[in-house]
Amino acid sequence: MDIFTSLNPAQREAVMATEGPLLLLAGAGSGKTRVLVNRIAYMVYNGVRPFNILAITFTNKAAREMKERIGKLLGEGGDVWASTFHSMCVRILRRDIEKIGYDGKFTIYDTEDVAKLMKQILKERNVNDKLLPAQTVLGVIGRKKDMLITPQMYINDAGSDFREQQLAELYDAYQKRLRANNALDFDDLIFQTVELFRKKPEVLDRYQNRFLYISVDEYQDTNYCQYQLVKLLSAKHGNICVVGDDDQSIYGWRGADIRNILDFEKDFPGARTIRLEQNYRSTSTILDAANAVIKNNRRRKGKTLWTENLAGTPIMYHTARTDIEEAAFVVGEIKEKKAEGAAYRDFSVLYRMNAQSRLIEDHLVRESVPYRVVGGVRFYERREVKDVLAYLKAINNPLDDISLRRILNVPRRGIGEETENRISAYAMEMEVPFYDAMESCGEIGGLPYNGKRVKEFANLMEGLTAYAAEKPVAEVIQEVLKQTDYVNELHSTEHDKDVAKDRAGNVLELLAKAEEFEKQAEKENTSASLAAFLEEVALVADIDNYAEGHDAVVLMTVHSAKGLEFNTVFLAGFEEHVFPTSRSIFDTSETGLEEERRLCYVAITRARERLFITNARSRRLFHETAYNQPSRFLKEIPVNLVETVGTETRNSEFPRFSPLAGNMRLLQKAHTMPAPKTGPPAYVEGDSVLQKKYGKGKVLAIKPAGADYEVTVEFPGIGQKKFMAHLSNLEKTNGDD
DNA sequence: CTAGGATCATCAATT
DNA sequence: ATGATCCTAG
Repeated sequence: MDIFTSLNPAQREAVMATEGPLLLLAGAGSGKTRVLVNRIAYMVYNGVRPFNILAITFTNKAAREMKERIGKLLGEGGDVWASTFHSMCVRILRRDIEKIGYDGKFTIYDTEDVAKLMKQILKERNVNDKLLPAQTVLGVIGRKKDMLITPQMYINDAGSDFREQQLAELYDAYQKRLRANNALDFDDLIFQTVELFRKKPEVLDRYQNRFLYISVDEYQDTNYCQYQLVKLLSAKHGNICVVGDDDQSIYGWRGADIRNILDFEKDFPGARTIRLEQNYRSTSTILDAANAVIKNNRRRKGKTLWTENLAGTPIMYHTARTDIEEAAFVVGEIKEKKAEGAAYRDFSVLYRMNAQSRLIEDHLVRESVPYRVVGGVRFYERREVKDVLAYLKAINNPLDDISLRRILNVPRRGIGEETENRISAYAMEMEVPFYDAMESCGEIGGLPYNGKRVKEFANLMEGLTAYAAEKPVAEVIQEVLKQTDYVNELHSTEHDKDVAKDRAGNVLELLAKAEEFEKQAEKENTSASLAAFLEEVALVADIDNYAEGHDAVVLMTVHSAKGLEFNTVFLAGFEEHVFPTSRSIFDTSETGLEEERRLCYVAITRARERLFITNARSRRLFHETAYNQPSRFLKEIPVNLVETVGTETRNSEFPRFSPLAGNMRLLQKAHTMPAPKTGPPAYVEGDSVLQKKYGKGKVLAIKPAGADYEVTVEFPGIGQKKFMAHLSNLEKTNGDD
């Protein structure tokens, strides 16, 4: 079989080790996807039915690609079940979740839905959301779910600690509400699947008998709950292959447990471990840099990637004066290389946070460089898209209060907060769903026009629901738009015409996606139901739609870039407090910083041939100008691999870029600046001042800036920060302690 | 009661 | 840029 000819010995060994537990430690660029694909092809070649193979991937995109590649190798393979944890669990739950008390048409709540639900709960229980923000509670609940801790278990564990008790009760209330709404959050998808398997062994049995060979990619990013799921599924036959790289574990903050990979051999007795340490992707320069950085982490299995590739060009390091000039440098380099014959698609710009993309986008636009941004505000999270989706969700699942209440007054139909509160109170008192309360709103006192508008809304929903029962998704959307006149409302309520156009465009795009979905479903002979559409929509990641085909520069966070590679990578904002983030720096334990370092390792290893690292001496960060030191990780890269470019001379060239768009923006900004409320600040140079975020600092300089004053303050242990006097509420204090 | 405007605080990474 | 909150005018 030709699959062997191009594999190295370790890869070949991994391909043939199909029986029993296998830990595949695959370094960046070591050809692990190829091994996984070939391994599955090898099984099928040896008589395993594709139907019996499960491949869990990290993104839908990876799943799709895996299927394609298996198909190419075998001419079949369509029956291999390749999907993400979340998609897989939804499929399992749709079929059997009623066995544990949900309805099969459950709704999936996204982050925003869930935040709204929690805010409602806090309000109802009179919990001060300043002291206990919804996000905090949800974070705690998420971690409990990752650990497979139920509300009841948490209540029992809470002991006498008031805060713990309160959190446990909120978790309980939250979970009950989800159930009443027939909704699951993202964590529930996995959690409830494990619950289902534990409570209904016959269901587990069915899947154990079906999935005789299981592989899990990006195993270092699984959490405890996912680990248990995998363990349950493979318990009978033990043919479980996990692939990962502990050095690329970057999702600790969302519950990924690095122990899963560190302890695999313990958890799955008899496991074999195979290491893939030869890198085929990057130049030795890039690889040496990555190795040098990651070896500073204490908590790792330890491995060193090597390559036969040539050294290539040095890593280019550039410090710009400002973040604006940094962006100009990046775009300038891209244009230069493009002129020398490179394609735009050869370049990616990676950054630590989405907010950094703005400046770079501005410059790309200005210089007419085609680009794509992955991540940021996602399509399905836009307000107008979510509004339309809320109609669909409410139609699909009338118990979904969150969606129903979202559209109760969207578009405006004269149903305000007070009315909503009264219906909600009635619903709670009578212990009926919100929808039912709406229908019997005649019995609720105090509603304007005796609840006429509410009644009308209920009728609208009823009509739409009946319509949806017999029409395909796209037509339902059209009907919703028609009946609500949503697009016109958009134009009349939105003042900014461009924004309104944009939003209307997004609504149409949603419609187009629905049509596409129907076509796809017909082709693949899968369900085109409303529920299926909503499910797809809930689980797509932005990266899933990233097609390499377009010739465009691609911008994304380092997190999104995991698993991808580019000829040339720009790593922008390589500064303390940005990368690594402030939070990780101030974290007393090393874990946060080690995760940042792994993230840095991921970033570096995305590059095949060229790596640019850039930073800026000053940067607008949130609402201040920050003066950050270069990232500490820079010092960990051996100097002989790095060439510093253009730091001074280039700066003088920067103002030359075509000025119009940018200056217009600056002008507009300047005009919208509010006039200062006061004269000179109440402190002078040398005074001690208090700033609410950074605490006490010393004023180094005060200088006039337009109508206001720019104040430079030195904070011990943090560094210098600049503020606009009237915006910053700096308070003069005495200089003690 | 509701709509609409103004003001203010907030802001990592994602399925 | 967005949401929460407060105010004013119908």
